[in-house]
Amino acid sequence: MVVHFLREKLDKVLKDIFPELREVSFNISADNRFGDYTTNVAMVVKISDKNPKDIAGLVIDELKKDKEFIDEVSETNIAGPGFINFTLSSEAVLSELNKTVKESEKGFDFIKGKKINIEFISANPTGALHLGHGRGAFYGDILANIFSFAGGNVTREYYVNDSRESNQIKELGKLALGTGEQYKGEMTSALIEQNDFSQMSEADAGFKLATLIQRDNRDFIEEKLLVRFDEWYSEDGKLRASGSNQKMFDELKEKNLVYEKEGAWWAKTTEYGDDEDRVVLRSDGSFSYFLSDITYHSDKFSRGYGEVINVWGADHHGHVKRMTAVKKMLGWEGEFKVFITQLVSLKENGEVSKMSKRAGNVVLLEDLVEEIGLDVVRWFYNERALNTHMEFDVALAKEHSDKNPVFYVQYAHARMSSIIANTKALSPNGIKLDEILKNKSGRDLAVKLLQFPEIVELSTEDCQVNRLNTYAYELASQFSQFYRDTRVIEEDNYNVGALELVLSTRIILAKTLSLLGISAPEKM
RNA sequence: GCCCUUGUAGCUUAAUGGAUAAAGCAGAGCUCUUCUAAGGCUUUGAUGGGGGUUCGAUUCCCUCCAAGGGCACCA
Repeated sequence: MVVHFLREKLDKVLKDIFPELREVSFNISADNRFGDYTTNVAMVVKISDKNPKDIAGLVIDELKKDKEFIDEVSETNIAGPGFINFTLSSEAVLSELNKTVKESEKGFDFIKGKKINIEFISANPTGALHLGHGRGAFYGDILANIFSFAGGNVTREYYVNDSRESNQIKELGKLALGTGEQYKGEMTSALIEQNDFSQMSEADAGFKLATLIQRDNRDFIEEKLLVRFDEWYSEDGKLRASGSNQKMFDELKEKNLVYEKEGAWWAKTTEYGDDEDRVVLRSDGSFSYFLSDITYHSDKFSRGYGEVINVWGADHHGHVKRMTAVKKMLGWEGEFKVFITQLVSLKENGEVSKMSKRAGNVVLLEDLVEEIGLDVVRWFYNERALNTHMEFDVALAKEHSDKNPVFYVQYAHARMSSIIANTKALSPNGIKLDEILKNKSGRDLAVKLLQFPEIVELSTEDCQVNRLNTYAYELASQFSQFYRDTRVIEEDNYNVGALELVLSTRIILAKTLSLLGISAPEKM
């Protein structure tokens, strides 16, 4: 990977001449007027009698003593307030392109062998998935795709809140037996009508209804959202019925991490950074949701994950502090990350309304997917950073769906496919790839392809997966410009070098789309 | 009251502390005898207010204003 190569060379030089230097950035240039890669090193170094441009000169002189460096980089210049910009040699672009395409086909090893657990969606089995669930669903799925592609050993997990001791199961039971109103909705009403709950206890009826809801949601997630899970983790089966919760409570008691007050048992989370202590055993003798959560996370960490990731809705952000406290309290090893997806507000007739199940203005994810298609929906959700407060205008989404950037990207892929298919019956001319890269739009496209591994690696570090949409769009745009300037097919011949570039572009664009869970059509 | 998140162009969004803040849609205009015009090109237009740190701030800190969310022996 060319960026690794340059970074290493730069690091080596800096270690020699500025051993105390920290926080040097080395990036893909924002604009190709500034070369292909850029560093701010000369502005970070503070030497009293030298200005940044002198320092940049020093660094460049030092770099140029390295023969390998000279082979890879054709141009190094100092620009603006003291940036050093690097332009790759055409030989380097050619050889790196080859390597990049090969690696991109088989996957990278940035986080090779790292065991990662990603828990997402985990919607309560009380009704159908709505717009808000879409964020966590697609974010978690895409993040898992990226980690796997980068060499990680990923477990995708869905936690099912189906404990018979929970209040929501009791409420579902009342609803099923006709004595309650909570969780009343299209899905629950239909299921109650289709199934017989008479003669059942409230708890049994509630559990049965929850199971039916969960089954429908799972079918929807797997078949309509095309999101797969490795583990559907049942709170009732794995934590309550198995006695794990009881064991965990005994352990807490033994370690003197809980105490009794007002008839209930409380965990001493305050001592580990939480704002207040939390109930683990209620005064009615049942375990709280929090205790289940402790047991569940204890189990996750004991399964040996180097990284445990939770994707939670904004309404759960209060849980982050207490879980972090528990992790410290029980000494779990491994990284623990929680990503919070901000809520989705709904815009109807120009007015913004909160998405509340009780208010009955819920838009189901299923309806949205049906209405505008999975590809558009996936693009739409992932385009935005997680912490933005999405305002969802359903009417506008429908109106804009046919102008969606995802079609632009898919269209570029279809175009490439068409060109490739058309060359099958033709004979090659003698033009090589290095000739094609002499044109600006050809070179720009090749350099954009070289950025793909870096995009993936960055995403594994900061988990900002919306970057992939931007990349896919930019790649499609670079291709469109190449398409305008260079013909692949001319009469009975095809241009060998140009075809090679198109083939490479299609591989990487298709890979990017597959990470996003979006189809890459041959025809449109 | 305390805690979390967010305010960027008319709209929806980008931008690991970097260079002239980037796109799409909408508006104005140009471009099809051309491998898919669902394309290409030109153009109008923005960082909520005020301080601070920095060579440099949309980004970090403080404050004010505005929006959303959370503060149960619910999950």
